[in-house]
Amino acid sequence: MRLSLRERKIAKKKEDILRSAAKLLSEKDDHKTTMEDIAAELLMTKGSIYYYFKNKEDLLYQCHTMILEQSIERIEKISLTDGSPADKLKKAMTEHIQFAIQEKSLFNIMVNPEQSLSAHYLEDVKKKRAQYEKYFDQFIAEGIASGDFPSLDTKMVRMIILPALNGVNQWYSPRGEKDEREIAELMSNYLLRILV
Amino acid sequence: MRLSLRERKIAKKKEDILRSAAKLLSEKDDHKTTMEDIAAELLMTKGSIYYYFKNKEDLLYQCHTMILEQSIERIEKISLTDGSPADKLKKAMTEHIQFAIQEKSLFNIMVNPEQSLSAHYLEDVKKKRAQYEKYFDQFIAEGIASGDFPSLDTKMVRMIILPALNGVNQWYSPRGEKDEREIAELMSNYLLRILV
Amino acid sequence: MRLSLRERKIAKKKEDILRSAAKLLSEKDDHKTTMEDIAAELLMTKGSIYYYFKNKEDLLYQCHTMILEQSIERIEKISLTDGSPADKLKKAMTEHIQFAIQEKSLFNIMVNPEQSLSAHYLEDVKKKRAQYEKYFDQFIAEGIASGDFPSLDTKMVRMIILPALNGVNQWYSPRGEKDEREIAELMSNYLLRILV
Amino acid sequence: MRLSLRERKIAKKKEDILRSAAKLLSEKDDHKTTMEDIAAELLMTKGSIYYYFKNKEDLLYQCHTMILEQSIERIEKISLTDGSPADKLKKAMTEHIQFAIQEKSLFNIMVNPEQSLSAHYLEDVKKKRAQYEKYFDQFIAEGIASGDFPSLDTKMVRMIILPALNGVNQWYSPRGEKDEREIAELMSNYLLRILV
DNA sequence: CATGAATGAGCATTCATTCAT
DNA sequence: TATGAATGAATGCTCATTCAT
Repeated sequence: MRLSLRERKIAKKKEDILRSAAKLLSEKDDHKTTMEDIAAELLMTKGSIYYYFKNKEDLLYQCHTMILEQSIERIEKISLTDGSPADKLKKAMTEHIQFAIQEKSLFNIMVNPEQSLSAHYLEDVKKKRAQYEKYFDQFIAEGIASGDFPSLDTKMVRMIILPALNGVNQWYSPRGEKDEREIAELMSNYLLRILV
Repeated sequence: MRLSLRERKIAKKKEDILRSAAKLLSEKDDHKTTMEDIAAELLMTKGSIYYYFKNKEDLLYQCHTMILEQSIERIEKISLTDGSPADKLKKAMTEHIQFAIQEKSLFNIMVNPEQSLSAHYLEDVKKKRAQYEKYFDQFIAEGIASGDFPSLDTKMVRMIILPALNGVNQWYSPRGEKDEREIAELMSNYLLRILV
Repeated sequence: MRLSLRERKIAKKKEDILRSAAKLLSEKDDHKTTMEDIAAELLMTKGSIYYYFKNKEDLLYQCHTMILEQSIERIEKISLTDGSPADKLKKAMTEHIQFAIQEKSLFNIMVNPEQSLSAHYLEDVKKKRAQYEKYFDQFIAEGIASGDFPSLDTKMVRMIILPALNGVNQWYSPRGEKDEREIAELMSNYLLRILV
Repeated sequence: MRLSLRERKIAKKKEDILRSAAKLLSEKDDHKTTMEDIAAELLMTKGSIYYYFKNKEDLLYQCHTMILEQSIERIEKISLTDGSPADKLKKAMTEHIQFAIQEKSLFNIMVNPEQSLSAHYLEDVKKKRAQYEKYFDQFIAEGIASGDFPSLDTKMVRMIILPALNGVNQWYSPRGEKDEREIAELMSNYLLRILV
């Protein structure tokens, strides 16, 4: 069913707030960013944010889900293509890197859910993360099964790949000598060498 | 010059506080851990901590330096051995992993200095980090120079390796099926495949 | 002058709001009941209430007056009957008790005007209360004058009777062993013993 | 065991705060009295109060217990005397009235626990109230048993007496024509007539 | 050296009220 | 008339920090 104009307006506003929040939250720290800061960034007042989000943790939680859901959607699409396992894995890596760089703010938030979310929300976020990670496991497992990759500890390889990919925001600078695509290409190639 | 008994006592107490702080800080979050919590853990009172540390940030800063200095000391020793570049790199990786697991608390703090330290302290911490990272760069560069490793983007490889190593604490559990040593061995071998 | 249909509609709506407000207000507490709660109870929105009432205090004030005016009307009627002073007093007591139980919500609000109303409104409410109380004084005084009651401190007796009657809502339960009428009968008889 | 100087100091401070809180709380309303107000009354700062009390509700709860415990202690003593049931009941009433007038602030708080305390605390307060009320029931029952009083509904009589006594603060003024003792005497005599 | 007590700046959250549509 | 959205003032509570003893 289509959303009414009003509903679309609200959805838009919510996303604006999430982006603004993510920006500040990723620059500083969860607890150093106040609701006032987030509101000010959007020229709103503190109170207004509570019209759209139940509380600060809810806001944070929705930052997590927004980015996670998009990530899952993207990797889902990749999984449906008919390339080789190595192709899919490589595509997943390059997309992850480019998405991380483009959505730097939201991405940085997603990296450490443990520190900011309480049990209730955390569980859900972890579930979504696991869902995303499973695609990597799947691509690796497929490669092993097909003989494209040697026999490997699937999980450990994935646990090398993902932190490495997530690390990109700690050092990537848009003013560096390599652009997003080059970094994505180079990094994914190096990581693929683990799996030959 | 030798430290007097009194000075040694103070140094000991400081380290106790740092460990206690690190423990709590890494469990929760910077801002969710209060000075009161830290004091309570040591059966001290809030006020006393201020005898040893200027303020909370100073405490945090010294957590960083304590772990960084020990890390540097360890890798320094490795660099002085006369193994092959691959040997040294592998040793550096396995030691990093085991140290990270053993000093889980302090290590976790070290991972995200940007979020908790202000510019003044941050600069110093980053310098020490760079110092540590340089050893990895050096081992890789040596390997390339000696022909043991192919021609590679040294920094990028290091920026794959270190986040991967640091990620270990996000999933390592002492009750898992592999122990520290096995994980260190397996993980470093996988990472070495990037450099063949 | 007759009220137009529109005016009657408004009056009806106002009373609906007052009853709804009273219900919530008496369950919780003045400040624990929000305008939102009151609106929600009636499937309205916060904003609409402001079409009917100037502000929250006005709403509260009108709760007071509504119940007070009905009480005065009732006791006025009793005063016009031609029973003995004791009969009138007894009738006033039983009606008070039954009215309190039936209109529990509004009644509870009326008990403590000091806590919720500001000077401006309070004055008016107190005037109405005094008006109501005067009927009790009158019945007692009549009884003394006629010799039906002994010489008593009229006011003090009334100040024993009314708090006792108002207390009924603190312990009356519709599931108790006595029904409204029995309680009203028993209680008024006991209180009449003060006046023999 | 005796309390140390420090403990006595704290106890004293706590009581100061309770009295100050009670004063304001009974003048206005639970929710209209802020922690800031309470602190200001004592020339303290908001934060300091939290050194002594966990939160606002805890403060409120302890107001209740302070007055209830004193009330229970007093009536307990009366119950141990060897007067007639009527004597004891009369003494309990006069003491209640005088205590209410003297501790007007705290007493007013005690009257409406439902509105300000949450379930957890409320239960305890109700238990203490019931304990106090039981003494009245006991005196009345004794009187009936001994034949001093006629056969009566003990509870209902008590539920007439107590609200009547508690009502005293709604109208007593130190500048009125009767002093505490006279009012206590007069009022208790009138109430005793119910039991003859 | 240690600590009990106080402080004050800061923050998340609530809510009555307003107003354009 | 009704309402969705916004506002801002208020408030409870936290916590790093200080300091007299």
